[in-house]
Amino acid sequence: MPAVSDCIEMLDSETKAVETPEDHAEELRLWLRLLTCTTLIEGEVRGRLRQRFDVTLPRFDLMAQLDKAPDGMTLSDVSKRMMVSNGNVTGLVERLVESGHLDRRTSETDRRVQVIRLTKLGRAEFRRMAAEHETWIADLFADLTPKDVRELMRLLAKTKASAQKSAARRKP
Amino acid sequence: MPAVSDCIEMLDSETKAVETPEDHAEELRLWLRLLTCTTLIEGEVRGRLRQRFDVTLPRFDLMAQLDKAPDGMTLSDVSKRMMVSNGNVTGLVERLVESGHLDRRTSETDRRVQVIRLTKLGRAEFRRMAAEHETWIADLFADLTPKDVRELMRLLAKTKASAQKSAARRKP
DNA sequence: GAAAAACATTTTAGGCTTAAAACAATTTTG
DNA sequence: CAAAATTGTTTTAAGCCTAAAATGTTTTTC
Repeated sequence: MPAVSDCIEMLDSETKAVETPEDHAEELRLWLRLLTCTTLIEGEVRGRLRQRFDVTLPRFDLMAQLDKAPDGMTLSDVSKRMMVSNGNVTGLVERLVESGHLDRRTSETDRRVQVIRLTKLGRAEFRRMAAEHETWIADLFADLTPKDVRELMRLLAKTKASAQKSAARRKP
Repeated sequence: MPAVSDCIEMLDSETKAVETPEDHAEELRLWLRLLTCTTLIEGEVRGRLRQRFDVTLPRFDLMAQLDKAPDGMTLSDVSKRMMVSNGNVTGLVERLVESGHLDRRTSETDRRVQVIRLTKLGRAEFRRMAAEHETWIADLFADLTPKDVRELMRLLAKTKASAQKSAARRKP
């Protein structure tokens, strides 16, 4: 709630809130801090992936999705999971097929659908990278106690739900 | 610490840890959740900025930095604050100067340095956007209690410090 | 069953982003 | 003071990313 001194001009003749310029500075600061953390970690991971394996982060992320789906995924699935645009996935897949990491085929039952899978090479390379990647993440979060981790997980779950609700409010 | 059952093969003849494939699945899950939250909110803000003001998020972010610095900033300053590459800022500034939102001049005392400022137009437009932007953020975080916000701030501060330490360990 | 709607993907146009190399100016060092 | 190192910016080459329009396919609806 705004401080009294900030509310003087928001009282009209009927003593009801009119235009309430509420203070949301805390939420804004929280958002900036969240963004800073993510950018920091993402940049670090990106650099290490490039240096150690000469691979980009988006390529790694896409392979991570496919590693969890032995039977393959459609491009739409990947697009939703990665929260990126369809066109983005098209290009990413193109390059990964080209380099021999992915296999792409048209679905038997629905000729609109493209199913992609990791190739043997793709899976092997991903597993090798993922093992090291996990140690980087552990190191980046090293100063958090197990309790911190649990608490962050809980609060971020709540944040995600809140944001999804807000996003849904806008586009029904 | 790994569960006993996971440690059988890590004990050598001298009962000392050899290769300890420790379990960091929790940290990994935390990182993915952090990334999901940020991507979700960032996408939402990006879309609203475009729809309401026909402006991109990077442009908005750059203007936000300059709004806090009435005396202007150098490109390097901006690059560090925004945690993006130098070349990125060059292009961004070019377009914002072109559209009349920024003023760019070479420093009097050091001819390497470019100082940029918001123009009157740039400041006015930014303030107008920022006011609305703040309400979006408030809405996206609406389900968090003030206590949640405080707690998240604390844990993210700890996360940031941890990640910075880890990053510094790599490049001394 | 033909028209309309929905769906999956690709294409397009433009902007963002990075790492690395190049360039220019200043500061440090022998 | 001149050579070397550092600093601030731009350029380059390649890839990432988005929104919107276009294309081809399947499902729904009348």
